[in-house]
Amino acid sequence: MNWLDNESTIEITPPAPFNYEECLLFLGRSEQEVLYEIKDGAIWKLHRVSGNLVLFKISHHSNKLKVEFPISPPSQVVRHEIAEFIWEWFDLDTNLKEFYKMAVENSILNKLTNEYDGLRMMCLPDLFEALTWAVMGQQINLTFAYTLKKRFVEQFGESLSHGEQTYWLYPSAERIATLAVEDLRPLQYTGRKAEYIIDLAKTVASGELTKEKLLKMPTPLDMYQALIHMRGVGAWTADYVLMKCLHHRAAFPIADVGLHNALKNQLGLERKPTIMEIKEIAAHWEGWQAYATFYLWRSLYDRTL
DNA sequence: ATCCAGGAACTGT
DNA sequence: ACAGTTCATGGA
Repeated sequence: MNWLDNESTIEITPPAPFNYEECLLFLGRSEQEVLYEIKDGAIWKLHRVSGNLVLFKISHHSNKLKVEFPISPPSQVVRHEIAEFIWEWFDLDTNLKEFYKMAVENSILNKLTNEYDGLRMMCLPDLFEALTWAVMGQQINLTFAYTLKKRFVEQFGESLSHGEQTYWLYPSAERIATLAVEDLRPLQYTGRKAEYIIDLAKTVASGELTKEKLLKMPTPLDMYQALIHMRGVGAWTADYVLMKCLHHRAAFPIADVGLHNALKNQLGLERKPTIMEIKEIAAHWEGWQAYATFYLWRSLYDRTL
């Protein structure tokens, strides 16, 4: 991690290629997002660090991320944890150059990597958030998924107000573990989704399933199997979590509808490609399936701008 | 209205 | 193993 600690602020130097505007565009894709606020090119976000709520503000100057703490001067521990969080959030450990090198040989990816040059995968470092956000999004459109998330966060999450704005923390697994299905039904969760989310909360809160345990497993396949063992977590959700939380570059949610639509567009097809066709296409993406998918998702967003 | 959405479990064969 | 059905509601 390449960062500079200036005591009241910190400065992070993302490795090239890095394009802040592209990342910001992805973060701003939903008007209903409640887990951060984007204002004048800066990102405001609340985060929990060893029990305390910390508001931080990220802005971009001369290819560095400047992080400020608008409410109170942070301790050294807080500064370090926030730096680590941002490093992981923007996926700065990935060597994007290697992905781009591979993409040159590939007509679809070459176009996308040129178009979105410097876009990093925006991750979900918190396992409980990654899992439950994926479950919320199952089989519904993204707009409604964001509606479900907003209600969930605003009903069960902690918040902190500063000026005109209220900043929200994603609800903890411990809090959600205390709920019953009837608590989520009024927010228009299906009975099934409510069960999955509460069960996942119990499993995560008890320590039975943790990010640390998953990352210690010998192979990504072990992580995958541990994930799909959970009720409500199928292949798609497991791959989504592997890709956005566990940083597995070869994770590939091959059945994803968004991926299918993006490929249909990129290839100029009349219909969506079949799974077999996608396997043939993706054979050239070996080791970078997660980034290929993320860039294809990004291409969908162009059409709604 | 009608179709489908960043799926997964359940049921029947 | 595999295919069909159910869940459940909002967006376009």
